[in-house]
Amino acid sequence: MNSFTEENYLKTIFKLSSVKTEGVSTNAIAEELNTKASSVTDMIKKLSDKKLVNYKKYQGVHLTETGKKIAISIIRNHRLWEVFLVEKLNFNWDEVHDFAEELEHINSDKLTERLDAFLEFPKYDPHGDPIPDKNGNINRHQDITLADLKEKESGIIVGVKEHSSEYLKYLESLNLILGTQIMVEGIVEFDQSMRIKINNKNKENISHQASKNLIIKK
Amino acid sequence: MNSFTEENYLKTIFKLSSVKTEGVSTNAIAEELNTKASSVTDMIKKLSDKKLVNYKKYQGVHLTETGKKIAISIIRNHRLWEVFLVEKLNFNWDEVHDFAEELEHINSDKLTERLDAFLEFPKYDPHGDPIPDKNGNINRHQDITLADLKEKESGIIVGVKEHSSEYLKYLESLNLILGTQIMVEGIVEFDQSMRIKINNKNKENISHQASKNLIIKK
DNA sequence: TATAATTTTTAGACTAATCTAAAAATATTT
DNA sequence: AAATATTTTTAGATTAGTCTAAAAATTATA
Repeated sequence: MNSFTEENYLKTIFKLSSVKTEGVSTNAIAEELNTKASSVTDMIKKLSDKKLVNYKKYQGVHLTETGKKIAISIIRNHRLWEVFLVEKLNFNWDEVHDFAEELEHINSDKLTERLDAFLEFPKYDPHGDPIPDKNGNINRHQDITLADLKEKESGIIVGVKEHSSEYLKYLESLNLILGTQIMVEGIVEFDQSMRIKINNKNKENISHQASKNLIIKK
Repeated sequence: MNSFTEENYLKTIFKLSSVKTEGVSTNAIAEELNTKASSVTDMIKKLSDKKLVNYKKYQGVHLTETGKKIAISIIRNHRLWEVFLVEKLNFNWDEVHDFAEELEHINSDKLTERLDAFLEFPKYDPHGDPIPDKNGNINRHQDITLADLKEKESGIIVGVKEHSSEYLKYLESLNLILGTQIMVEGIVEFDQSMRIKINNKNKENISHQASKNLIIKK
């Protein structure tokens, strides 16, 4: 059995691995987990002893197949619990992350499968992130953000890359929820901010910071 | 904020306090938590510093009002999650205790109240234990067990005093679930075992060990 | 009410996870 | 490629929770 902490390291390494294929640096992990690189080195040695990561000094770290399986199963739990909290307990999409961070560590295939069935096998969590299936397969959506669209192009919001409550609340206040249609009216050269038309109705301006975290399907 | 461990101590002290009114002994706590009396002394000092228990050396320990509140809220969580697991995820009553031991430590009044509402404000958990209300009031049922009944007396099963999976499965195999009517056909002097009539139908013999853990309403 | 038995506490050590500060390795710049 | 900057690792310390063994206090017994 792995500790809560070990599981969080695995999850973080998985997340960072999906961005680049090279080994994940201790500094990157430390940053993500709000800890120090020296602590990360210690933990990585432990995970390496347990054969959950491959590690050579100064070379960064990779998950082993076992490590990856564990990470994906935690992510599956996390996203299923988020669906539960939003769909069944009526929480808002900006309120569920922290609860799911705790719930995800209850490790039981039986519990996970029961929850999945109870929720009627959702494919995406409330933020549009795909829920891995029980074999660990993940349907990633293509990584196009609103910031990648050109003038006059349009698309549908299918996810967010940033999960902070502040960002999510802001999006909601502009009605920028999953499924919303967006058309790019114009782009300001100076700061890359955009004027967008939402659901063919109202127009709004949003910053580059905001647009680059909105995942879009053309 | 209190750690997982601190919360388990509070819960255990609460449980042991409800049996007797004197201070709870370190040995009793150690026994219940499968740890050593010396560890308990250490932890009690910590809880005492936090004003969650009153403690004088060698005198046993009492919960303060604050400590009691925390303990009851954990028990409330525990029992609500058990209802969720049985009612919504179709777990059996003997499978849910360990999950609830983890779920109970997610501390959020909002989550608890949402869960309570989702479950339609249950009064009892799947083992018949009363669920404290949000103000911490608990409807204890009277402490009569099947073993207290005399020959020819009868009653209804309203709870169990022992939550082990073995016991619960055994009860289930005899159809001794909550709500079942039992009539005492006879008592064997030698070992206090009982011959009972279940739901006015079949007759069975059960040991004293088994009958003294079945809570009955006459 | 002394003595013995039991319970509880203290002292000192251990493990997991963390930290700071310094050393070592790697990467970047000139 | 030498010098400098950055990253990573090591060394040693810290905290929470636990343990064993011994000391101290309490309770039971004779």
